[in-house]
Amino acid sequence: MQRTDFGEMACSIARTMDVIGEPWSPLVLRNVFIGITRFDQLQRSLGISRKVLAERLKWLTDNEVLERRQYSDRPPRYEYVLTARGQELVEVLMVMVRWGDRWLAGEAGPPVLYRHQACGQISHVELTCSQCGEPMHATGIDVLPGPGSEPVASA
Amino acid sequence: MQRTDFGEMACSIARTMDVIGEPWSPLVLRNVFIGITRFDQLQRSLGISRKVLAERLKWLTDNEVLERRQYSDRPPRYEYVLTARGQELVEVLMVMVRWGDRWLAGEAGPPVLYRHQACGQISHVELTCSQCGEPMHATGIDVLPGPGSEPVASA
DNA sequence: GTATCGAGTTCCTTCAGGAAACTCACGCTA
DNA sequence: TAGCGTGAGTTTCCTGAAGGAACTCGATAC
Repeated sequence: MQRTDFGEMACSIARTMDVIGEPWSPLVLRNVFIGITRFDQLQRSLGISRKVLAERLKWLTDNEVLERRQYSDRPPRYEYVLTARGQELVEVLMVMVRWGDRWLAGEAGPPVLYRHQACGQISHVELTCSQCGEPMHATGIDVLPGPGSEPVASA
Repeated sequence: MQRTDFGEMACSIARTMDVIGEPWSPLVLRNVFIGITRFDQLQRSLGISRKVLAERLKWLTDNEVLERRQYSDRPPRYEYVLTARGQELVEVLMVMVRWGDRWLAGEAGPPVLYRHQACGQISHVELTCSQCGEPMHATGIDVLPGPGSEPVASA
C-alpha cells in the first residue's frame, strides 16, 4: 500500500481526512456550496486538472458527500450538490475559514464574509460546548478513550 | 510548479489547507496536542515515514504552528509543542472529529471522547454565531465578498 | 455537416510518499 | 576505550499520484 489508508484508523480526524484529506476536496466542496456545481465551472474556477477533478468528484459522491444529479435530459448534463453529510462537512470548512482569516489573511482582510441569516449580522463561528453552551477551546478539554478506541481486528 | 500553491489563493480554506492540506499534518498536530511530542514517538505512533515526518515538522514549525524546543542539552534532544496558532488549529480538528464521529465512526462509536473542563461533562463542539450566540450552520449563512476578496497583484 | 459545449478519459511526465538503511553526537558500561 | 544504545533526523531507491494537454462522445446550434 502506497498511500496509507487513513479510513481504517481509529481516529475521526484520520477518517475525515480520508474523505477530504487532500487539498482539492475542501475547495470543491466550498465551490459547490456557493453554487459552482458543474464540472467545467469547477474546473475553470479552481484551475484543477480535469483528471483530478473527475477523481475527486467520484470519490466524494462514493462517500455520500456529494450527489450527482442530472439537470438536463437532452443533452444529458450533470451537476453536483451537497448531501446532508456534505452540508455538515461545510461546517468544518467554516472553522478552517475562521482560522485562515485570523492567522493567514494578512492586511487585506478576509476574502469572504459570512452573514448569519438568523440574526442578519456579519459574523463567524464560535465553538461552544454541546452540554453547557460555554465556549470550548483546545486548551480546556481532556481527551479520554471512547468505545471505538481500538477496532481490534476480529480476523 | 507541480503541486499547486494554495497559499496564494484568495481563500481561507485554501490557505488553511496550504498549512494542513495533506493527510499527515492534522494527525501530527493531534498527537502533539495529546502529548506525543518527540520525533521517534510521533513516527512510531503514526507509522509515518521518517522522511515525510521530518518534512511536515519543518513545514509546521516554519508556519509557526509548532515550535521546536530543546528539552535536553547534552545530548541535544528536541520536542515539538503547539504555538497559539497551533492551539487554535486544534479547534478545526475538534470539528473534524465531530463530523467523523457522526458519519464515519459506525457501530463501534467514537474512538475518543472529550471532556469539557469548565463543566466536567463529556461533550462535543457546537458551532454558534459570534454575534447572536445562536447555532450557526452551513444552511443558514450567506456568503459575501470581503475586503481581501481578490488580491490584485500590484506588480 | 461543421462547430460548439458539457462532461468527462487517456496519455505522458514529473514529483511526492513509503520503506529501510545510514549518519551523527552523545552517554552508558564493562 | 571499544562497543552498544538512543534520539533525531538524512539519504537512497522505488512506486504511485498529481499536473497538463489532447482526445472522445453525445447532442444541440447554426
